[in-house]
Amino acid sequence: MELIITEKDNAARRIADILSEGGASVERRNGVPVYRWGGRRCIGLSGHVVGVDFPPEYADWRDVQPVELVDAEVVKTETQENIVAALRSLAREADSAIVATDYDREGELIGKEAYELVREEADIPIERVRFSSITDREVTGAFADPEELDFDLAAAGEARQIVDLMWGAALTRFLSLSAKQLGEDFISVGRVQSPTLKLIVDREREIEAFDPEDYWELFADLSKDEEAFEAQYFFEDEDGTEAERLWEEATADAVYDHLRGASAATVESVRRRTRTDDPPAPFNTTQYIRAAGSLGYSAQRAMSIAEDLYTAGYLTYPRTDNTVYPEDLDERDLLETFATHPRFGEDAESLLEREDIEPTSGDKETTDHPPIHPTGEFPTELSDDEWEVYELVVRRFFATVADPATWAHLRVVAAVPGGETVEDCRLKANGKRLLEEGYHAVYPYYSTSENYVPEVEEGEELAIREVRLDAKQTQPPRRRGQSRLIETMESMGVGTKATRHGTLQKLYDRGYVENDPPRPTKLAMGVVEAAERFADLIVSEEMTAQLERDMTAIAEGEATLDEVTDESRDILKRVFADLHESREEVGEHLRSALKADKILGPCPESGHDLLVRRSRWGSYFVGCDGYPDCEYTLPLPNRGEPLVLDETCEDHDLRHVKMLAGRNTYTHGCPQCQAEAADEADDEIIGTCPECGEEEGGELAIKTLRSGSRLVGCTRYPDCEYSLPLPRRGDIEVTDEFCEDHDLPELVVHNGDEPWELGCPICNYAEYRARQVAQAIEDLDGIGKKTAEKLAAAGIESLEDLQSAEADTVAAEVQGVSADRIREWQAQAQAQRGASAD
DNA sequence: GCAAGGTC
Repeated sequence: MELIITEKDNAARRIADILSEGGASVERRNGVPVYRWGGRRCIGLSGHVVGVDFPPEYADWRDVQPVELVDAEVVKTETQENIVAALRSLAREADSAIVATDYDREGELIGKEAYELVREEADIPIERVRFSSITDREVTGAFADPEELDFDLAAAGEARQIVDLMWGAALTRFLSLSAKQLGEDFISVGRVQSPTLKLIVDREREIEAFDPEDYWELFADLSKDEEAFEAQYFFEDEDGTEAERLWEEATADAVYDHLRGASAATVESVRRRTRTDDPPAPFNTTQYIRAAGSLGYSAQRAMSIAEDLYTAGYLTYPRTDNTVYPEDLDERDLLETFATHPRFGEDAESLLEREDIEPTSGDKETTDHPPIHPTGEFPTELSDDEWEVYELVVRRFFATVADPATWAHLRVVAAVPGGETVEDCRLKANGKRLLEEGYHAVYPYYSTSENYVPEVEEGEELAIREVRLDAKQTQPPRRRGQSRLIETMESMGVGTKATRHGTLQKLYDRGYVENDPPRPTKLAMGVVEAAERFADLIVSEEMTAQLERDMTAIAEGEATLDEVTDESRDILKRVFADLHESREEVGEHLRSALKADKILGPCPESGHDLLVRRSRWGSYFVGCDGYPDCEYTLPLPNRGEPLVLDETCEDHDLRHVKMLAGRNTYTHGCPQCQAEAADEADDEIIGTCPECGEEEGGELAIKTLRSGSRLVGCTRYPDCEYSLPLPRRGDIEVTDEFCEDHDLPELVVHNGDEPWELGCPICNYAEYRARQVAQAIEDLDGIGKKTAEKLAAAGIESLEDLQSAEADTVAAEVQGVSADRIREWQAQAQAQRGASAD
């Protein structure tokens, strides 16, 4: 038997399909799909199935000096045990093996990892095939002529793993220990995340240091006959370049007065030009993220949608650096496929009218994967977001085979003769008109707005209708958005197509950035400052550049893995020599940065800082830095993670608080205002408590808590804890309509335009719980609405039901669901409930 | 519990 090993299941399936000419069948080993036909088996890994780490005796952060990690052994551990076991068992049955992982450096390393696992089981020949797109011709060609694994290239990847681990782990532990931040709030640094963070921090420094300057610009409405258009005043500055901004108010006023006094300007020059506007290059990951970003998708969301569309078979692999279509791609064929599509047919037909279909190409041609393009398989059921992204990729493909657009540019300069205090004044207008729509007809994502300027001749007089003087200020540089950051990371050579968006997410998760565009926290500023002083390399893009050079040397046989990693160890040891002396200082610096993110303002009782703190039970509250001398506290809502905003309450001089809770993020505002408002609010009684009303006489009332939450609760609280949640916002109206089942008034919430008929609070809460429960079930992998409904019909309506159910019994009752699937969902439900309990 | 890189 011949064993074929690919990097992912998707590739295994498609390669099996090509090589078997559709005759492969699938079986499972340890739950891992294995494709079989004739004397061949094909298994897909899941990227790296082994990872590097330190031996277990280094696991405890307190027991090990961070610097000890520098010389610690680095061992490989199996991270995907079921896949490794499946691979081992196949290897024992195989007579030969072929590594068919991705055609890039990391693919070579993943291939070598598979090679070693196979070698441990069987002494069989192992070859390597390389292809850059999974097409009939490339795959059959590659398998007809197998090559050898490139161990030097794989070693280059291993060197990266070791260097990243020892620098990242040792410095992360050092910073965390120095600031006494252990547990989930550790302080991380790394070769990729830290230069990315510095990029964000540096921009913030520029913004903070920015000193705005006043300047003035002048505009005039000119007209030819009845056609008016806007022109802008300009002049030649000292360097002889064209400038529009005037930095002296007196000069601006003088020009303004002069232009207002003039009734006409004479056309001095007219320049006409035709410009071609070339269609864009094919999508690589970065450019795709950018385009999806302009449709409003975050980088994470864009990648997640593209991955789903890829897995479903509608798009090619979304992680690619390539911007050149492979020779194998027949663009005409693909267009013809789309010609029958109800939505894209017309555009595809129009493109097919071209005699030669010559796709555009970008600067980067790589062997990893083709640029992202539609496969020609038409999707049927997509969500709105998925459809929007799918259409973007289809249209991008269309654009790359479409004609250029052409624009007519018209530049008119008109002059007003000078006066006593003012020199000759010039006004310019730049018109543009789309002559030929070209690719814009099929790719409507770029602006094609025109600017109308009438045809005029030199010497013609134009009336000056209105003159405007705009006082402006120079603006600080703008924060980079996520897609701009990813583009910058790419140009710095930091991270990879598959990791850059994840690195940004990591910065959010670590409390280093907030908001979108990402803005650094004080902690982030502190970490970058500390690193710049004591471990400059870890925040510099140069570390990656050097590592790339070293990896190239290893790949080319000019250096060895040991030489590169040993040199890196020496450098890191020198960094630690400096760090050890400054340990206290670094820790103090980080701790004050951490505190700065949590300060709200002065305590009304003791004048110390009020801080966001966390109780022993994990809930957040506002406490005084003077504790235990001052015990002043204010509550915070119990949902979400608090974020302290810059906005400050005028009454209490406290910064506002925002509660981050994913889609349910909301602004809490000033915690003292909230608490005072609750103290002043009267409870409104609406009925009898269903729990203790009969026996104890408890009543239900609408209450506002000092944390800002509202609820319907028993007046006998805390003796009776019966309560129902109410929305945080809006005025609650108690109507005269009563619920027959519960004898409570129906409630209406007024918030914004549409009143929300909440109804009886008990019924409302029951419905809300039911929806939550249904959602929790649907959130498990691979359960859609329909399956959830089928499960509900079988009596499974909550995660609790699912966990306590007998898998085989349920499988017998619910059509199309295996007991194995149910056991998988039970494991997930366990994990989810565990996570939400934390 | 640390990194970055694969993949889901």
